[in-house]
Amino acid sequence: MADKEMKASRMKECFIDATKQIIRAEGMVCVSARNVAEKAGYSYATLYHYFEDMKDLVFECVQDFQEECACFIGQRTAGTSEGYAKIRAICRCYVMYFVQYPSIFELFFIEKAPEIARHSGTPALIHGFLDGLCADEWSAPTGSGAVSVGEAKQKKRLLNYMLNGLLLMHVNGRLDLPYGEFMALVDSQLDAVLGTGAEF
Amino acid sequence: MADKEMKASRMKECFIDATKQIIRAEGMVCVSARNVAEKAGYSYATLYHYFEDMKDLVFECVQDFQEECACFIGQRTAGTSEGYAKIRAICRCYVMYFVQYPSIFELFFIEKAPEIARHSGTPALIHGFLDGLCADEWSAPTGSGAVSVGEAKQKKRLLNYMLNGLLLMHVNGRLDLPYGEFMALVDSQLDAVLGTGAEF
DNA sequence: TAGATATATTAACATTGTTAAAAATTTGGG
DNA sequence: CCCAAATTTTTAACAATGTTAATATATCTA
Repeated sequence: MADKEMKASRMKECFIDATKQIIRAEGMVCVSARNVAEKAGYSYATLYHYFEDMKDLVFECVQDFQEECACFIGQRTAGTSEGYAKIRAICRCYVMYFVQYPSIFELFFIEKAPEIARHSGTPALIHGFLDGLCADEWSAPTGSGAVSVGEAKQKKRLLNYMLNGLLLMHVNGRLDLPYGEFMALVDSQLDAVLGTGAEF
Repeated sequence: MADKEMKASRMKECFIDATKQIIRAEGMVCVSARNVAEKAGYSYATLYHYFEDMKDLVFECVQDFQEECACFIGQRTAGTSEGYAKIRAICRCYVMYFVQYPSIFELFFIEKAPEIARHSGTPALIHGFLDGLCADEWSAPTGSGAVSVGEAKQKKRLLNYMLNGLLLMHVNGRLDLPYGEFMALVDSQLDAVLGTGAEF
């Protein structure tokens, strides 16, 4: 019966929505079985009928937040012209999103990946997230011969590791800078990888 | 009485040693008050006479591990000639150390910094760790004019964020590569920042 | 409507960090 | 040397965690 599956799926989404709400508003530290279930309006044991365990539930939120982040970036970079400038803009907004929602960065990169999530490909989805966001924009510089395919590949990786490393320091308090100074640091690091833009 | 302080300090070190042993062998996940106290040969409540809380105890291990890491690197880069080559070697060993002891990376960069640790300057100590390890070696390239002071500063930062970002992905399973392939990736990223060495 | 099945809840267990009270030990003074 | 005082250690307890088993409550089928 498809009806059953529909209801089960609706129940799952109910718990997932509650979890997303808690992550956004109170942080990963407040995500507990009892907390989520209460917000969803069910008992904490009911949750275990729809999810293997808490890790399972929590990683189900990743895809939703990725879509939200992509939307956040899309709205803010719609007017930017193609090429390096757009890549810069996307990276900048990528950082801004996680500065605004540090708990979502925590979920993406700091939370331990359980076996179940490893099988479903979630870790790879996360690792390739920034690359995916920029994918379309890299075809322009490589197509025009501004950078070789190999160079582009390396720069993509460098951006991925550098920006997430920077966010890690910021989110976990190893780098205690006010917002403005932090974003200035991000800009200077983007300059170091992509150039100041003057050469294009 | 200095005798009292000596004994208290010896007790603290006893708990710290037990904690370090557990972090190294079993990982951060096994560090608990009862676990540490048992290994130290005391009751779990005794621990609270010498440490504010578990965070306090755990962050006391940072300095010790930093010294150990510096030693690890020193032994493996003693024969390398000065300049960019040495910086590369240091960075490579830095990564190797944390690949060997992922739990120590966890402690340094993934563990949340509590207020008490923030006051004692531990987060800054961690953020500046790689810079400190390479500090002496940067004086050569900047002194000879191979790179400007500003460029050197940017490259230092880029290395710091890029390498720790890479390690974050590796340690948390977002990047599931066997050791050899991971180190090859590290090398290619070091090339991207420092150059292949041919230009010197 | 009665029985079967699916779903939801309560109760329980082991584990966590942390604190208060009780016990043991060490210390200081006569 | 011995008793009181201070200090150090331990036991007991609390609240919160994830997770499971047993129980209750719906819902569906015949």
